[in-house]
Amino acid sequence: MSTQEIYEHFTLPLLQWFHQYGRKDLPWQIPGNAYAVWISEIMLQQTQVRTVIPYFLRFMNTFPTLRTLACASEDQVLAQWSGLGYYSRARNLHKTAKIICNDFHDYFPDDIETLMKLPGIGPSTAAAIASLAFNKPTAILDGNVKRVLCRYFLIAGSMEQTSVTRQLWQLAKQCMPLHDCAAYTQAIMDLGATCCTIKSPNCSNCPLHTTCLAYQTNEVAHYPHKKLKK
DNA sequence: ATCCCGTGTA
DNA sequence: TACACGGGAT
Repeated sequence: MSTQEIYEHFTLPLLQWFHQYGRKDLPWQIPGNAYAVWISEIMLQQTQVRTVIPYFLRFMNTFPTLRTLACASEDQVLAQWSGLGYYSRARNLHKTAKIICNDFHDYFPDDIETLMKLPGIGPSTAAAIASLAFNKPTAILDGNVKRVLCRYFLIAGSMEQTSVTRQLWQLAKQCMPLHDCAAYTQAIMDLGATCCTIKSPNCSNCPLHTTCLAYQTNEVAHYPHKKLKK
């Protein structure tokens, strides 16, 4: 499938679906606020949207800016994180806030390479911040995106195979448009979360079902392939 | 490429 | 109690 065809049949309908049905009112969807995007991405690594919302609001109420977070004590940060678990992530959050304040003069880095050098920010979170907060065409590949791409392009093989991961990364990059990057990233995640779900996917309401290879071949339930047992 | 981590669940 | 998950670090 050419890049042009992917745009026409995958990316564009997905964007249109998102503009009509997607969630655009989540508390961290504040245009240009990389700080809010970053905090939410770290929380969302481990916890569902519904649960994250109250923690996020409380956290932002206590630490409304990068600087307030950097100037807080670690105990204050941990207190606001209390209940979420994975406390090393809260410690990394605090370290990174200090680094950005001290070394970057309060300006949140907007390129993947710099973002990935910060504690607690890996390939996934770096790409999410660059696209969601800075509208850059950096593809993400989380669990939801993997499932959508595996089904749409009928990618066989189990998920831990590096060949599969490489294919998926390539497709993820091909699907990313040069405009509306933030909307696109949010759109593909929303589709995976609400439509292209693991159990009982809602194909009849999916904006991509007319060209989805798994749907066309009645194979949706069998994709992505299960991990092979050791 | 491989390992490690904290957490939820079968 | 072992494994799956979803990430990061090296």
